[in-house]
Amino acid sequence: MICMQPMPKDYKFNEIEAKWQAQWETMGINRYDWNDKVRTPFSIDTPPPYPSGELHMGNVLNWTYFDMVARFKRMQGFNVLFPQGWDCHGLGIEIQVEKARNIRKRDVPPDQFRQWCIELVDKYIGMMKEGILKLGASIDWSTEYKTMNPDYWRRTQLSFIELYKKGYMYQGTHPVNWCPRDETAIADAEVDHVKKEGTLHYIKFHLAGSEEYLLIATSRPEFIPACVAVEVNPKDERYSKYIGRKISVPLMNREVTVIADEAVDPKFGTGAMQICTYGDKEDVKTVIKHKLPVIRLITQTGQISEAGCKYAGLYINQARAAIVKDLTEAGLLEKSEKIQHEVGVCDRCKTGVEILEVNQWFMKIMNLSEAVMKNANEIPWYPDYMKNRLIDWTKSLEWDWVISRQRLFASPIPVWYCKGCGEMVIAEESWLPIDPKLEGPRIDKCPKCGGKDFRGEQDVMDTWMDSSITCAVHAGWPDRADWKHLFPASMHPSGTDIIRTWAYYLMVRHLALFDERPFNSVLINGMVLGADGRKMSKSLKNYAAAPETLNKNGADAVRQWAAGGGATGSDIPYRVQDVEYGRRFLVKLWNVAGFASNLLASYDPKAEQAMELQLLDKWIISKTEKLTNEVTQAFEKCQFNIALEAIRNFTWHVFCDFYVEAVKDRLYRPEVYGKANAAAAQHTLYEVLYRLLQLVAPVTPHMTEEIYQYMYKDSKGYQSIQVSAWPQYNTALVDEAAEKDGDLVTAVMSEIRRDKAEKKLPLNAPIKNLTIYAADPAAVKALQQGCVDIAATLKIEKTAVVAEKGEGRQVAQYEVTIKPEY
RNA sequence: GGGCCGGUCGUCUAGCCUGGUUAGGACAUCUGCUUGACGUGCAGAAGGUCGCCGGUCCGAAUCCGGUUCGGCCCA
Repeated sequence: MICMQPMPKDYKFNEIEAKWQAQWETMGINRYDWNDKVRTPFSIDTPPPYPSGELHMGNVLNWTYFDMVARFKRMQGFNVLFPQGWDCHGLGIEIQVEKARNIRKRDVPPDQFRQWCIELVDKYIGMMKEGILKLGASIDWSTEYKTMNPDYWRRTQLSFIELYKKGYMYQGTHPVNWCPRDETAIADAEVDHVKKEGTLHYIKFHLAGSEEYLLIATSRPEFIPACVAVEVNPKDERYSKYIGRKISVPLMNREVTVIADEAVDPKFGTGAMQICTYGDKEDVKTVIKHKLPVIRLITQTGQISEAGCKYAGLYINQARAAIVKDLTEAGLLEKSEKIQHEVGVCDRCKTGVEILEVNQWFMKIMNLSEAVMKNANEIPWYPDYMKNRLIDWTKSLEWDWVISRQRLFASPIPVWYCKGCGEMVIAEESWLPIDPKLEGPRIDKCPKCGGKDFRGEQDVMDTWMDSSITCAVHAGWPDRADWKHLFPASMHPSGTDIIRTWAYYLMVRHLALFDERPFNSVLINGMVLGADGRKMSKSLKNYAAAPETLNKNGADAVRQWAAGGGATGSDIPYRVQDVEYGRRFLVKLWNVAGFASNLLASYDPKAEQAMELQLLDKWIISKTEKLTNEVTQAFEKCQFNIALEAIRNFTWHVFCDFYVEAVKDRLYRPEVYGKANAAAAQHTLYEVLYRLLQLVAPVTPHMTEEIYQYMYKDSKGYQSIQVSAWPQYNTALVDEAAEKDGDLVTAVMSEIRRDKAEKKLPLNAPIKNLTIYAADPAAVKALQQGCVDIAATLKIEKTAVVAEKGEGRQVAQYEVTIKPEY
C-alpha cells in the first residue's frame, strides 16, 4: 500500500494559507468546547483591540504571540478558549468622527453622533479582522463581541451596579484631570507627559501694607486669580520672616497668607511659589494639607470663570497673555525666561490637561493596591521583570479612578435622580441594558419623596470600564452558571505600553467584583520598532503596512519574524530580512518534505517492517528527542524566539545538511544496503520530519498543515496537525553514545567537505581512498560504524579506519586525522 | 528626582536567572563549488578584549558594587 501522495513542486502560500484558514474553521478546531468538562481549559484573555484602522505590525506581533500559545496548548490537549472582541467606545473614535466631519459633539443630536461612531468602528473592525484572519490566528469566532453592543455594555452596567452595592462606586466632587478640548474628565492613565518649552515669569507679590515684595516664579500666571496662598520652604532663610504674613495677589484686590512647606524646592525659581486651584497636582495636595479654599477658575470648556473677574470668558492662552500684559504695565513683572518643563496632555487629543474640581463618579481603588500587588507577585509573568511595571504603577497611584465621562459614545451609567428630592435611583439588574438618557427608571415613584419625575444620568462610563471585565465576560459571566470553570483566565496577554491600564484595571475590577484575581499568568509583548530601531511611524518612513507585508510574504513567514525577532517582552524592530529568512526557511522545509515524500514513495508507515537502525538514525532520533524537550520548555516559558531558532537550526543544519544527505544513498540503492537498513532510514526520515513539523506548527501552521495532509494524515489519523498530540520527550530514545559517535562521524564529513572546498573541488568529487586514523578504540568503533555513511555522502570509493595515531588532516576538535586521496 | 530595561562581530539579536562551550544565530561581506530535493543550495572564510572600572572566584559576557551612555515609564 502506498499512502504517500507526491507533493507539488511549488508552494503557493496565498492559496494554501487561505485554504487552511477556511478548513480549520469548517473543522471547528479553533472552537472552544463549552460542554467538555474532561479536558483542562486554557483560556486566553485576548485584549479586545481598539479599532483604529488597518492592522499594524504591532497587532501582528501580538496576535502571533496569542496564536502560538493557543496552538501549542491545543496540541498539548487543552480545551483552548481564544476569544475575540472589539473595544469600541471611547474618545479616540469620537475625536476621529469630529475631525472627519468637522464638528464638535454638541453640534449634532447625540443619536446621530453615536451612529457615526458606530459606522466608523464597524468599518475599522472590518479592516482589522481581515488582517487577523490573514495572519491565521486560530480565534474562536463564535465568541466575537463588540463592547458597543447593548449585550456587552449590559455587563458593564451590571458590574457597575454590583460594585456600587459593594461600596466601591461613589459620586463626589474632587479634583480630576480634565481635557478642555474633549470637555470631559479623564483618568491618570489617560494623561501623557510631554516635554515642552514654557516661560517662567518672575512676578512681584507685595506684602500687605508694605513696599516690600516677594518675587514669585510661575509658568502659569493666568492662575493668579486663583491664588490661595504663597508657599516657601520653612528652612529657606530668605523667607522665614514672612511666614504667616499676609501678601496681596497682584492685579486682584485680595490677600493671601504666606505658608511654609517642606515640599517647596528652594532652588527652583525664586524658592517662593504661588498655590492656585489648581495649577497642577501638587497644588491639590497643598490645598488639602493646609485646608486652603478653592477658587474654581477654569471652566469645563477651558475658559476663565467669573472668578477671574475682568479675564472671565477668555481661553487659557488668551488669559495668560492678558495677565502678563497687565502685570508688565503695572510694573509687577520682573522678568521672564524660557524653561523646559513637562506638562500633562490628553493622551487622545494632546491638549493640555487641567485640574478641575467637579462632581464625578469614582471607583475606590486605593484600598485594593495591596491585593493588586500581592496577586501580581503570585503569578508568573513572561518575562518576569515586567511585573514591576504593574507594581510601580500601583504604588504611584494617589487618586481614586474617575470613571465618569462627559461624552457620548460609551456605556451609559444606569442611574437616575429624583427631580423632587435628588434621591438617587440605581437600575435593577433586570432592567439592563438601559440608557437613562432615553428612558426613566422602572419604578412608579421616588422611594423617598414619592416624586414621579426623574433626571437620567447624562455622564457615561470610561471605556476602561468596558474592557476591564473581559476575564469574567470571556468566561461567560454573568449568563453562564458555570463561568467559574474558565475563571481566572489562564493567560492575560498585554503590551508594555498598557500594563498600567489594562492589566491594572483588570486586576482591580475583578478583585473588587469577585474577590479573585482575573488571570493566572501574564504574557507581555514589546513594541514594534522600525528597522532603524526607532518607533515605527509613517512620518519617519520606517513604517511597514501589515496587510501589504502579509500579502507579499505570507503569514507563515511574517509569523516567524514575530516569533523570532527578539526575546519576549523586548521591543522588536521590523526587519525585512527576518521575514525573508522566514520565507527561505519555508522553501527549505517545503523542499525537504517534497524530497522526502519521493524517497518515501514506497514506504508504508503502517506496515510492520523489520528494520535495523544505523548509527546516524539513532543519532538523529536521539537529538530529535532533545530538541523536543528544548522546544517544549521554550514554548512553556513563552520563549518563542528560542523555540523557533532551535527548530530552524536543527531542521536546516542537522536534518537537511547531514541526515538527509547521508541517507540518500541508502534510499537510492536499498539493494546495496539491505531491506532492513533502508527501512530504518525511511522510518527515521518519516518520523523525524513529522516531529519537526509538529514542533514548528504553532509558528507556521499553514505549511505544516499542508505537508501533514500530504504525508501524514493517513498514518497519524488526526484531521489536522493542529490537533495532533504534542510530542512527549521520550528519554528511552535518547542515546548518548550514538550522539557522541554520530557527532564524530559528522565532524569527519565536515572535515572532508572542508578539504574539498580548499582544493576547490565540487563536493561530489570522487575520492579514491580515504584513510581515517584514530588512536582511541571508542573512536575507531564509531568510525567503523559510520564510514559507510561517510563514503556514501562524500563519494568515496574505499574507506579504511586505522586504529593508530596517524598523519593527515586533523578533524577539528578530535584526536582523529584523515587522509583523502583523490 | 524615582523605577524598570538595555549596551555582545558592520547591522540586528541569543546566551546572563542555574559562573567553566573555540560567545551561538540571522543579515551584509569575502572565497569556492553546483552535487540525483532546494524560487537556489552547499562548503568554507573573515569579523567580537561581551559599555567602562573594581570586587568575589581556580575561573565572569554570566554573580556583586560602582560608573557611563541609551530607551521606556513615572514624578
